[in-house]
Amino acid sequence: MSMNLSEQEQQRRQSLAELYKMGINPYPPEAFEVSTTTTEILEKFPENPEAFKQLSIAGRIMSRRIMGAASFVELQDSSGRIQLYFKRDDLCPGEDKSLYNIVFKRLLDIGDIIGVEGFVFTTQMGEITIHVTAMKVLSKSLRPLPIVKEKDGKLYDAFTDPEQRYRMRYVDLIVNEGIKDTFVKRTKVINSMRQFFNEYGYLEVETPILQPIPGGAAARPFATHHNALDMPLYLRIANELYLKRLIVGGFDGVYEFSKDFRNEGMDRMHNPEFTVMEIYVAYKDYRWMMDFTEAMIAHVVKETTNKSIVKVGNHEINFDRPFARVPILDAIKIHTGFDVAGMDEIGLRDVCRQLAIDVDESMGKGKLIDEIFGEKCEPHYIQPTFITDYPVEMSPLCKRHRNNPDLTERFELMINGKEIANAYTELNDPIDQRRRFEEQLGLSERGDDEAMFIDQDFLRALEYGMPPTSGMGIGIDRLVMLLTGQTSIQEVLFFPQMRPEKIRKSLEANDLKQFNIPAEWAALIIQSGYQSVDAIKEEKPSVLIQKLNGLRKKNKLNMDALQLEEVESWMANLNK
RNA sequence: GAUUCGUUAGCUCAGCAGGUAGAGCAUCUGCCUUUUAAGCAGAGGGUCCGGAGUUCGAGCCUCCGACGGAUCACCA
Repeated sequence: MSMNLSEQEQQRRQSLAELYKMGINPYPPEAFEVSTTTTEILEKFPENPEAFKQLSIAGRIMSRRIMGAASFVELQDSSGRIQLYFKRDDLCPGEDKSLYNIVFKRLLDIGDIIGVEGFVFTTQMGEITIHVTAMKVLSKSLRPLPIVKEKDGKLYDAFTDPEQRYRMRYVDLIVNEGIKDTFVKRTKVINSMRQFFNEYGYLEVETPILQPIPGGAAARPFATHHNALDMPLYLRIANELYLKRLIVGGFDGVYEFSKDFRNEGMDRMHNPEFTVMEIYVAYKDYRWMMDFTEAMIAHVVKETTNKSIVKVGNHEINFDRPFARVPILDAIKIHTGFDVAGMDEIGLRDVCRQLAIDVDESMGKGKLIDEIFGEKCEPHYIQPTFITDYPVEMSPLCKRHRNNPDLTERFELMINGKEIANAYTELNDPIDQRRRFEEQLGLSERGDDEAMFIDQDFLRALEYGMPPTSGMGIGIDRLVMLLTGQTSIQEVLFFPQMRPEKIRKSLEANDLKQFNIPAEWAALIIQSGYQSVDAIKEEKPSVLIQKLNGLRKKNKLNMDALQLEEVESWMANLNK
């Protein structure tokens, strides 16, 4: 047995071996029939106790309270927890009490998965409990689980370290209540949105993740390489340009829930891969899309929370329609007092200076206005609000505003001070589109490394003619954060991106065998912390002797003390 | 990327002027037949994140590094 295992892990492996010795397979292959769930019992037993005279149920042992010949266990299944009552003579009616005394009391641990049969009763303390009449080991757990205890709503020894929670989400899901709920809700959000679109008859589609030109957004892509074609490919940063090609191809409405990838910073709002829903509908404009988005959001909120008001932090957000609608330039006027309509770049820089907003040379008009809005206005929009009519420089894929060529027909939906959705009346004029791409190229030359590439095939598609179309994109992760009250994106992703875990390569007794170091000393060498053969080589023989003989004494090992000649012969072998 | 805080037992955390490493839970042994963060008695368990330095002596001080949290920047 490796010395690298903790004492508790060793004990569990020992128990595992004893189970095998008793003829019990701790990992049985056959299915275990389950007749009910913990929550079903808790919900239905009070009014219908007759239904639970004979049941079978399976789950993980989360706590044990053993009192001689009787014990209580908390069993957790996918739906919740219930208490089990074990009574030695009921579990083992015959002479042989080993199932209780040995298997249950000695060889099982918190974290093990068992299946039981029994009947439901209520304890003197008033807790609904299963009186167990039969038990089967379904899976032995070899690692101790963090024990989270709770009394009067207060948690003790909670498993809270975010690093461990995200790296070992399975443990997080087991021991922390409410984690599952967040993810169940996430799926509900997606399902209800899909249902909404399908009722309109729009088609769910799939478009490439590996793209030769990463288009549709301004962001740094992940680059990869296709060997057979010997060409670079990029992971998509958006799926907009592909969905619009499908509108050109004649679909009335297409949508996709897509994983997008952006090679940018990571923090509690950003993960390198994230989920976006984009939808494009032919013969519509952004005004229609605003109504549609409003209805869709209201539907999703109602389906997932059963309410129209959601509490987020200190705010109560009301999703009743209609949402407020504010043109961006009005928003800036309201919150800064500056009327930036028609202002040139120099004027805008001056406004930024007066508002103490940091700007740099690479920023054009669009970006400057965006900075002002983001800095001074965005945080004010707690209740769902459509911000509309963005400057043309900010929106290279968006059609110019029907009343003002400096603006575009674009809206963003702000909720809780953050952007949740973004939509356009799509630009379908291929000549204008080409010119806008070229302007982006100009920005790129000024140093904006997020300006868009020119996708010639997309332009070709537009040249064949795209019907007037409105499109909308919505950040699913952020919407889920909003609806689950989470403040970091890592809480709504099962496996958020993390730096790779450092795996310490440890020395094994086998590595030392070849140098004629006896196994019992090899074990002590490992115990004393040497991590490589080289580390031993560099040690002074006298120091090594001291350490090993010290451990021999400490562990009260019955073996002869190590002699210098012996260590020197090891050293000689090591240095061969 | 910057600043800052953190990393000690399986989990949550304490530790000091720099002097043999602690608690609760978990684990093990014993007692206990309806308990409730069960209880009582006892025991074991640590590369104090890694490396270098200062020192008679480092969990603690200095330097370098790893990883994580928070804030900011970047990211429409």
